[in-house]
Amino acid sequence: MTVTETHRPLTLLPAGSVACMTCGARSASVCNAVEERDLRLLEGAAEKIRIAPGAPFMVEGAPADCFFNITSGTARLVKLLPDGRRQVTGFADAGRFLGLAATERFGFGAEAIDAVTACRFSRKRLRGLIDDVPLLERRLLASASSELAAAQEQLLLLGRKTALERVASFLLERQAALPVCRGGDETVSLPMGRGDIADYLGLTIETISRTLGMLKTRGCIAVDKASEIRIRLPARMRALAAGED
Amino acid sequence: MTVTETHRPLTLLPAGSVACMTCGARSASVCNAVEERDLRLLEGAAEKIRIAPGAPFMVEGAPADCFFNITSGTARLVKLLPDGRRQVTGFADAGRFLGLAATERFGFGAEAIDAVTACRFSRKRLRGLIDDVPLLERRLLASASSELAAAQEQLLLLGRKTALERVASFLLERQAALPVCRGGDETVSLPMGRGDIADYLGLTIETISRTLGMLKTRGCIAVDKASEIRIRLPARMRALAAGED
DNA sequence: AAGAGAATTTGACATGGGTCAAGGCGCGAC
DNA sequence: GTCGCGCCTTGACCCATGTCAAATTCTCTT
Repeated sequence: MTVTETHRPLTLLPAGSVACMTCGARSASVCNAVEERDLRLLEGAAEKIRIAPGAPFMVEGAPADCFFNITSGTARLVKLLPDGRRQVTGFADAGRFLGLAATERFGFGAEAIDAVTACRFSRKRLRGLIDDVPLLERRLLASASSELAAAQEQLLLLGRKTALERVASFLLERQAALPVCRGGDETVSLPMGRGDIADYLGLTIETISRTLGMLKTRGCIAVDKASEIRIRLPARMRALAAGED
Repeated sequence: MTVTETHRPLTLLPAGSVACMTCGARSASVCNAVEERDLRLLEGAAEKIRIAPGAPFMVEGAPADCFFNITSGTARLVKLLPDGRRQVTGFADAGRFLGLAATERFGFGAEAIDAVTACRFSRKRLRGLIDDVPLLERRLLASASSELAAAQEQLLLLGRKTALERVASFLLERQAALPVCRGGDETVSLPMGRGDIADYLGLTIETISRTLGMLKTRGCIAVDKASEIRIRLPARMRALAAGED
């Protein structure tokens, strides 16, 4: 069975395909720290890559020799236990910067959920870029701070919320994550499968399914397709997510 | 009932009591980014405070107008749900920098466990300090990165580990947290109560107690006092913490 | 050293969510 | 169109951990 060029798990797109000037993810990303006149610096430091659905592009424990900036699609960030138990520590959408590691090795892995495109920087080139553009470091710090706040919110969810509260929190988070796209503002698109959601919320596939069923029964949501849910009673959902009944 | 000067929950120590040059926490903290000749800058920006055991000094949701650097003692970092359920997101020992907030408000609260001393900086003064000492920003980024990695490790713990695995992980983490002090290297000191441990590990007080009892029965640990535990079989504990049986 | 109060431990029982096992259904291949 | 496979849903039962209650042991005060 041959693997064609377009189906390889990870494709390096041709040099020159990095076009920061027209990049839709720029305004949402740390790249926004680079002024328009310096964008050529950024383009010179990046390689554009395409990752096939399901393919990993960062491996937990591997040497942290590069960084990624997602430009389209959604990735899952994963940590594993030796026996295979899995925790999804987050989902990374367009604009998300990945790979800042405190140590020499990645603390988590990353895998494409749908088709993902990203800019890849070598550790060395990013360092050079930071020296040229000091504002970049400030942006990275701001980005790390907000990721930290999100992680702490997730600690509260995993440590103290019930299954119903977790699922409600998740749907609202997803709604807030993606700026209004097609389908109206109450529609939440879920590119990840139930297994990913379960591993993100510290539950099982079955509990996710049952809990969504209960939210549907209560009229809080409508499940159009498995991957597309509408929030019908946002206020009710916010109360549920906060554990207020 | 009068509150004497020394028993007030939060005491501002006299100006001039900030002595970075001799601060035992400096080498472990972001302050280490400041060279000796610039330490006066740092001293000028800081106020030294003392917090009584149990007293809060950062309130979740309050305006994030200052920052803290713990110089001695241990604090717990807490997040609350409206109905009172509590998640301890971490413990902060000497050297830990607190208060970097992505937003205008603190994302978590902080309370002294034992007697805590700390340096307090106003948001504005820290900003000035960062402008004077660029290396400080790099240190803050490094500090945020390692906190993020720790938070993700805790997500794995809360989402996927059993009670036994959580308690074993916690004891090893505490052992690694505090550099060897009195009592030999296998002794773990636990200034926090069982309730704090439970809220950190997403369990109940009773489960903590029972699990410690089981570790004791198995010969993995010795419980000298409730607040002092010796790890007798470190290899066994590491295996347990990783879920390897 | 004794006493009081708080923290911890221990025990009996309850339950939320996990596990195991069938179905159902949506979507792409042919 | 319909076939087949993977994902999702639903159901029955079980267990790890929570809840409630009491006994025990620390620790601080007097």
